[in-house]
Amino acid sequence: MEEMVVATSDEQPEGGRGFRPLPSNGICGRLGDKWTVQVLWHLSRAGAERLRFSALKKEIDGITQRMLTLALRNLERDGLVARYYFPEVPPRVEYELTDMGSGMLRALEGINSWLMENLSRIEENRRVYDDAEQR
Amino acid sequence: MEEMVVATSDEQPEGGRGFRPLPSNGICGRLGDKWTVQVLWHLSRAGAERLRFSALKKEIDGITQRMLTLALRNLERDGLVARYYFPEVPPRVEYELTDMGSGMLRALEGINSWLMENLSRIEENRRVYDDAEQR
DNA sequence: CGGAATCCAGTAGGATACTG
DNA sequence: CAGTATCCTACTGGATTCCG
Repeated sequence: MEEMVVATSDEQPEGGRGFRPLPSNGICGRLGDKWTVQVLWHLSRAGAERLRFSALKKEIDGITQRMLTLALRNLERDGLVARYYFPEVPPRVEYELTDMGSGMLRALEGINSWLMENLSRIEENRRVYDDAEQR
Repeated sequence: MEEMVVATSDEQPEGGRGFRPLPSNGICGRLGDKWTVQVLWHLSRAGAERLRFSALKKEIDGITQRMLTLALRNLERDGLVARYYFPEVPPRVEYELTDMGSGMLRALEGINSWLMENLSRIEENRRVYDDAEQR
């Protein structure tokens, strides 16, 4: 993350053999980083309910304050997450998915379930490959 | 890339509100890197036809020899791409998608088309966000 | 509480040169 | 041709400290 530029949509249509264009660099850049999707997911799990920064931090295992802040900022910038700031003392900030955000999450269903089904096979392939060429 | 470890499937089911588990870190790690998906896509465009290393390099704009090699090795290790080596002089190496590889590519359709539809809106959001808070 | 600012290590990935 | 092998740099992301 850290001031990512990302997501240039390269590739033009130019008729493949039944295949569509394709997203370029790392699917979309933002989707490739370590925390973004997890943040989106935890927000979606909350449903209509907004989540506070600290709640998110507690739920997302292993994330640091810094990384959560960066992930949220980027998502807010993209319009995938909405941020509500309440200037109280102590301050309170709540986050929720935008429609666009939950739309993106739904669009991830396909690759998500594919991964759930195939991860163990991939890991097996890696094991085989790794000790095949030993050295 | 460069000896990525990746793809630990964190997150357990634990009934959400209509949402499924979710892939962890950067979707799958491999999907998050810069070239992997592009390599898969160009291979799929070739259909049944295998592609040589140099053909891939020519088609994928901007990729270096090193990065193409790394991407292909990782994909081969995962079982997403098959490598055929012909010990001739000069050597010839051909690559093709495995069934698993094209399965993954199909699974990417959802997020792919979502991105095609929404990228411009995201970019617009970024522009707005960026010069809103000036500085 | 919810960050912002620093500092710092590891690594992705580009450029270039060499080789079987 | 299809890679290795180096070198090098920028960026990711963790830890820690400070602030309104």
